[in-house]
Amino acid sequence: MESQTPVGRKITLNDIAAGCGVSRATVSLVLRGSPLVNKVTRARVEEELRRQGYVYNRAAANLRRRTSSSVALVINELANPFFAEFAAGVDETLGAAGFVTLLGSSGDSAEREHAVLGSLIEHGPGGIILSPAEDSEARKVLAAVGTHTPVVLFNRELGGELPEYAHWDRLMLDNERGARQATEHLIGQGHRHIAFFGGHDHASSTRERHAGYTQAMHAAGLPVESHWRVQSTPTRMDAARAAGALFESSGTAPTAAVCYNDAVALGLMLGLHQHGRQAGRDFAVTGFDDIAEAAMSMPSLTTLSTAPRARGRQAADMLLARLRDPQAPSGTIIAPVELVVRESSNPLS
Amino acid sequence: MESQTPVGRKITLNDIAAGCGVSRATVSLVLRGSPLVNKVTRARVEEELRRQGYVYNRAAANLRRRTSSSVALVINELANPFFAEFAAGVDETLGAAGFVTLLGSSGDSAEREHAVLGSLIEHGPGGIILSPAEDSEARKVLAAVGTHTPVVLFNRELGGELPEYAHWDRLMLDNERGARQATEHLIGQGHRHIAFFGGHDHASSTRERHAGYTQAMHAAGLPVESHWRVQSTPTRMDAARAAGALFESSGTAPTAAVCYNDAVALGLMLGLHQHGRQAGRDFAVTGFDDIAEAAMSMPSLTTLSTAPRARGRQAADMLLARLRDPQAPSGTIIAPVELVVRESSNPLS
DNA sequence: GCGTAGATTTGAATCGTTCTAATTTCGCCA
DNA sequence: TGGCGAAATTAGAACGATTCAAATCTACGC
Repeated sequence: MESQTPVGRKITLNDIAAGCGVSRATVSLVLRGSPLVNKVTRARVEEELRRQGYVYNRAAANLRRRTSSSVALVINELANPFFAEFAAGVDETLGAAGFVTLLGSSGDSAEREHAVLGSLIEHGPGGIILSPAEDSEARKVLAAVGTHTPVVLFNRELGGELPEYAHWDRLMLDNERGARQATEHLIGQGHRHIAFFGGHDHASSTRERHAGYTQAMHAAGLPVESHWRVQSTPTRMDAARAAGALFESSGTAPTAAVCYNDAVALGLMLGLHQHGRQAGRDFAVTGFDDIAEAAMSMPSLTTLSTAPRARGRQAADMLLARLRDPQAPSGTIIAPVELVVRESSNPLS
Repeated sequence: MESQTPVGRKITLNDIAAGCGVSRATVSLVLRGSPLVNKVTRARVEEELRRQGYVYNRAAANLRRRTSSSVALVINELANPFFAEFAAGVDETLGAAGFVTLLGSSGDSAEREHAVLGSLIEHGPGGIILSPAEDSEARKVLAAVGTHTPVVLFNRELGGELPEYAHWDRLMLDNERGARQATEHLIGQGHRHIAFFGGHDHASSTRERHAGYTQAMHAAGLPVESHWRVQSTPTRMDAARAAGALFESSGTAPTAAVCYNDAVALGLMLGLHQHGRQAGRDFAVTGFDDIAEAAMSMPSLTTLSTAPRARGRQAADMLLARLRDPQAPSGTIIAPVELVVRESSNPLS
């Protein structure tokens, strides 16, 4: 019969030490599996640990050892499946390495991001994985996190210059190449009037995707009309609302659109209905991200697979590597993306 | 010109104290905005804090004060939008209250849940919000978290008995009522042969939803055939796979199905195609959860809205209340759910 | 019985805060 | 000038672990 008391003070090393007549130091050695301690003492201590229901206080240990066992993860918005998958991947890898994930969401606002970083940094994470808000600036982020905590940037660049002494790692998507591939695919389907839909041009990821689109259009000798660039918040709702802008101008109406991401593409497909068009039949659409829903929508969405969960694991691996060797030169990884052709990118009819 | 050194040791209270000729205690008082300290001293200290780029070490403070500024959140799987929304709600409320969220996923495995809880508890969270894995048992969870950390259970009950001294709070969904409403709605649409599809009967939420379905069927005097109960893992893929079981028996084929949740419902809609049926036309389907995708699918999904983000906020509020008053009697809240009728629950044709 | 190498164990300092109790400073009045 | 209460400041012991140097304990050979 175990005598685990249902209520009372928290058990510390002292309690265990007292409970089996050894010193605190010995118990500490046992906890960390040191070979220094005698077999029989070890057994006695381990029994006592169990008996009293001891739980390790990692915060105290981290304080003394000046280490950390946590990593902060700051993303835009958990409800976005792209980030949810990313977060799942990060947590998976960090957890396996014995780290715990501190969560924070910026809601894509630089101001909230600053506040969240400020709060997280006080908990002393060993590092930070940050997917910056659209209008986030290097200088302000640096002020919030200081120069002692390594950072891995994901998905977007920061605005402004980062001082040379802050060598942060980067994990970016090959936005330009991806958007170029999508555009080339649509051109291959016979489309000539192709729009670039959604996102805001002040975000680096949007600019890169837009650049890829422009390159493909130019390379094919196709014109780009100005009303074929419609900006929107990268959400489904706002994209559906903005769809009309593609057809309101007096210029040539597009027959296809390269969208900033899947959320926007799904929103556009919805919005098309209200303008007498149907994606996959008389209008072609591509997305970006390949969220789970892309394969399931009607029509299913042609998009660029970014494997966000794998990216999450990768970001975590980069941070772990940096923690192992803080002096290593910082690096940038550009993750390839892959075109997944589905029903929404029908040939020009 | 600020002299924030780009690299070096971490700044502590001692550095600040030395830097402006006061004691460590005074600096501590300034930090916490105590009225005890003189205006001019305060100003001097604040200037020094800024100058040296001090960052508060909350772990050290928590150690001394025997408090915590974090809460552990353990869910099934972040990639499930229902849990992602829930997590977003939790984090939102906790963040506003100055707590940080420690993330953990169990992947719906009791074993992993145990390991994750064990790791999280060592970081000393003030409380735990747990959405148990399907086969999670009260005794094992208690052993992992101990009796010192308050717990809020969400969504599912634990297996086995919880000792009376562990008074944990609960936030559950009104599963029974919701499933009953869905079933009644289908009956109102003229359906007589209605299946209950997906989930595993050993999970409390599944049993409750199944009970609601049974009640409605009995109340309407309708028979329930045994092959109308098809179990599956609560994922889209497995549901699609399991769809065939509804039609393989020699008994009467159902014309409608109440599904365990939206993921399963979407999977079933997919699987129906392979058996020559189409949801919303010749087969009616209802889900549970009202994830964002439910409104967007084709056909859009009739389901029970659980407002997972609001539930997240609510769970966090419950935990915060418990932290404020650890002695308060523990409570169970059953959150109402609301039937949202869309296209998938067509009348019997 | 003694010295000693090796195996174990331990005392005390330390990490960066908070907090209590005590001390110092100051304004003001007799 | 001295005294006194209020205001401001501080010394030093915690919190729960780790760590290093030093102490103790064994066993063994001579």
